[in-house]
Amino acid sequence: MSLRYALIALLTGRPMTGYDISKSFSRSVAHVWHAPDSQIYPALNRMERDGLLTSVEVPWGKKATKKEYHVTDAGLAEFREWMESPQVPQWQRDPAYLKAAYFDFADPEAVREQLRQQQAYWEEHLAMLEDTRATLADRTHPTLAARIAKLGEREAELTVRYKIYAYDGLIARARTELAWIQDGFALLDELHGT
Amino acid sequence: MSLRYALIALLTGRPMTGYDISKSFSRSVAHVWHAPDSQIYPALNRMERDGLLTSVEVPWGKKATKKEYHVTDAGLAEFREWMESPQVPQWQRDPAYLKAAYFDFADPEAVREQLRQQQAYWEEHLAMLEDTRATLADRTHPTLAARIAKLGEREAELTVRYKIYAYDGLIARARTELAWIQDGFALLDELHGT
DNA sequence: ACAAGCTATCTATGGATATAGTGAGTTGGC
DNA sequence: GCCAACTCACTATATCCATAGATAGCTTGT
Repeated sequence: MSLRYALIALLTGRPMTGYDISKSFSRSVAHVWHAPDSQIYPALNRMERDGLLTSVEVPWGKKATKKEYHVTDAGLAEFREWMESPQVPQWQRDPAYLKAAYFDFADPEAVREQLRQQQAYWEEHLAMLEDTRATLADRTHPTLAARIAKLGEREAELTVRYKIYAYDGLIARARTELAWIQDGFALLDELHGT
Repeated sequence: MSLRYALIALLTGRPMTGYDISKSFSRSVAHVWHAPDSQIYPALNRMERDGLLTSVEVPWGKKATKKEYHVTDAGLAEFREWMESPQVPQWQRDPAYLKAAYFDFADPEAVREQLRQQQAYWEEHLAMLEDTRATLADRTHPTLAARIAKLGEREAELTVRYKIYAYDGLIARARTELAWIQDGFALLDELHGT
């Protein structure tokens, strides 16, 4: 259900086509939410049908057009309502923890190799998060820049600070994962020799 | 796809009916994986069709029977293969972070209230995790006890240590969430007064 | 002039997931 | 003897999500 709100959230920054959104969802916005285009286009259609969005046909080249989606007042109202409604925390369901609980079924070397891969992934992910956080802090992040262009300094400050807050949470999470992976190496060493 | 492996993992401990599994998935095993019974029964049927499990009709009362599922050699082989295959880390998609990035759209008091709710949830969750971790460490956890009953001390030690390792990861994650929520309160105070 | 690659939108398939039911048998307490 | 609570298995519906592929126009470099 959150996809709808992620879409509205993005579109409050500036009107976009499904393609634009899809690209954003593959780049830095993906840290907060991601969906493939095959999910985005039907969702946009349904949301337009539900009156949360309106689309404007924009010429593209000589013959073609593209559909630019705008958030309606109803859409914004529903977004605000969601923002202020209590969040039902959902079950944690991460295959990495499932695997870890059963590491005794796998060869220690295979486990070590997987930990190395997880480590590489999270280190890269962490670097991306920190890069993005920096572009938020200096306001060069393109999506953010477009968003705050029309805002006063006070509003811009709030917007930026909350984005950074979200990223600080993601960064802390990534660091926690990396620390856990480190503990995994230590445990392997202890249980199966170095 | 991980549901299949979660089911095999559980069934390697002892044969169970769909109902047993459903109960386990609602209790402490739920920390590592959870699914409703409406997902479990069809999955078990499909897995039996695929040869990963076999079922034995066990009498229950005078007229009724129940189906007890056992892991086949093929099922165990597929589980081991999964355990040793590289894990594709999936996108993080937590609505809490999506919301946090757009807190400026909500009333500060509503945000504060939500943070309180999140805090309460994670504190309770953390307490449950720590309780469960303790029952793993002293081997009184019923599912674990059934699992290690047939194992030698060396194997039991490995099994227990890896379970504890998984829980330590979940505990660290919960603590990180709580620290982030604390930062949220501090940020609200700074941006909107105490 | 044309191919390669990008922009743009959409469909198909199949499993994952949540919520909400149906229905039959069993067990235990009063 | 009966009712409530529990055990057991399953179905229905609807959305979520990932992977894959279809189609068509546009832009750019050679």
